[in-house]
Amino acid sequence: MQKSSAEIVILAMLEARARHGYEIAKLIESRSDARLQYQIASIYPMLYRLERNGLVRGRWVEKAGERRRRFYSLTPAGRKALTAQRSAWREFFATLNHLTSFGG
Amino acid sequence: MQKSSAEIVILAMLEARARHGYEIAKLIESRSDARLQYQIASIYPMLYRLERNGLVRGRWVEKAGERRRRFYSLTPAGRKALTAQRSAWREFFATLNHLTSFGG
DNA sequence: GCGCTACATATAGCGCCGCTATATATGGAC
DNA sequence: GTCCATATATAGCGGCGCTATATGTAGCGC
Repeated sequence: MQKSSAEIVILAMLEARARHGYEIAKLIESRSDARLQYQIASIYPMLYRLERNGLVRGRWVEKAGERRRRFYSLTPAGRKALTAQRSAWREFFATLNHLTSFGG
Repeated sequence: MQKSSAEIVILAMLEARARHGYEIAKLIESRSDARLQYQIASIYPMLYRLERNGLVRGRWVEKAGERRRRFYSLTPAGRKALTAQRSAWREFFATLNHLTSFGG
């Protein structure tokens, strides 16, 4: 069901500020009341792909007394992609609803 | 984008009456103004899977002067599945919209 | 008769994406 | 000192929709 939705969700989580992988996964779970759950092990490969495609930028952050964490932030291309994907999903939603009347 | 949507779309196309594979593909394309296009070669394996799972039932129909065609119709289980998938998609879109505000 | 297009079904092989399983390692609670 | 939550990483798997390819018929224009 949640196939192919990961990208827009991750980008949206990074819209407000930079976050690290584990935080993203927990945030998705809590904000969706656990209705959407991407396995944490799935998040990292997705972030690598997003970074490879230039949509996010990762930076290692090391603080004394803390584990190193990799914080990802949106690139300008990432913000454009987020906007584009929002309208793509909106159109897809409308089309699928037109075909199947799932909206009631 | 249209990942995993094929099942509900095909089931919805069969809600009104039985149809054959090629007809389903063309109907999806025309009703969605070509926004959704499942390759015709993708439709057949999906129908086999739906039949294997008991959601549709296929019957060969041969008429004089026509190629044989396999008409698929919804089984009772298929109708139940269609109802269930409608609410699953409704909830999924609500959740995704809550997370990403794609609806504007 | 010949070639073209639309119709109709079928299967092989590929690629992406999210999954499970597993590994490694640290900080805090008890 | 044991356990859990935190945090990142990789290997391997499976499902689904794709392209490519195959087979064959009906109808049209010339």
